[in-house]
Amino acid sequence: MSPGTVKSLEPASRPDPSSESCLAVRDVLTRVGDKWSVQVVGSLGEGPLRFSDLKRAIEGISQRMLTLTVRGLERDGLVTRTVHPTVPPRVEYALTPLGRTLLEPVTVLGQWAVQHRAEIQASRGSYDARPQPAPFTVIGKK
Amino acid sequence: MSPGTVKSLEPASRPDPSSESCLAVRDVLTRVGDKWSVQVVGSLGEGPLRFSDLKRAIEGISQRMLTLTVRGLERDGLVTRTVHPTVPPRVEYALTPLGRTLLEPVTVLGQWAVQHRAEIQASRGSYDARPQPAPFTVIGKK
DNA sequence: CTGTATCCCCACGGATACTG
DNA sequence: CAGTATCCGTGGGGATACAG
Repeated sequence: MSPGTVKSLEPASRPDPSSESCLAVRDVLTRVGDKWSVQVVGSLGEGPLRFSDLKRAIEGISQRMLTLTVRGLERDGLVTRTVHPTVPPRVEYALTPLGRTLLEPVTVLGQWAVQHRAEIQASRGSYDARPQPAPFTVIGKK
Repeated sequence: MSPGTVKSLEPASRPDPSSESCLAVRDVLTRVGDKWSVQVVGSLGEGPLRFSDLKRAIEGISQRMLTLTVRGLERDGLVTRTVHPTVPPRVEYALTPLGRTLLEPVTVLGQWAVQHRAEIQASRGSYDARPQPAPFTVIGKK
């Protein structure tokens, strides 16, 4: 028997209902938490856009990543991809109804972000500014 | 001059108010969109936990990543870290008021996730199951 | 128990060039 | 215009060992 081991102070009184949603959240985050997905969805939130417009709207994204991002979103049923068989090719992307529902949670998150960004940056500042946790900086280790 | 280049069909009639929030969202996502932060916040949402309990609660996280995640959250003012100078050491983590406000947007996202996960998976299924990336399957073609 | 330090792999993502 | 293909650097994150 391992000594000093205390039994659970917390009986399973908390079935942790959030653990289920937590997994779901991670699912969503691995989907939308990448570098570009939210911006794509956000841009499309104002109306359909073709590839190059989307690329221009986001500014900073590479062709490759825009393609990959948009493919992923299409795969998940969040955006549609419509090819107009003209020359030159014209491909329009738009949010699906499902994609549009995503706009709301993202907006909520966005508002939180805007609202608390200052606090966060302030916190970072004071955290970084405070003396090192330096217990014993053994840099001099020869 | 490049030929065939159309000037903006869309005059700057859309100052794109979302671009501001989009950047904010990305900020938040790079903070919370990592692999573990949300789960840590979620776990702490039910009350303070010590390091090992947190580690056990999350199941799958490595010591290293839990430390890093929790440090980041602490730096951003989302959680507090309280060291009880006992032996063995006892460190408790808890959400700050700011951290608690994050719980809401995350919950919204979580509900969206739970609510639409099936649709997404279905979409993925049919996307993956459909024939080839057939480069010549133009919609109306034929 | 609560970290820190190392090594190491590989997925993400940028740059560039080529095709339909 | 809208992609695809290739190369390549960076860094996220796991495993392990060690320290206070």
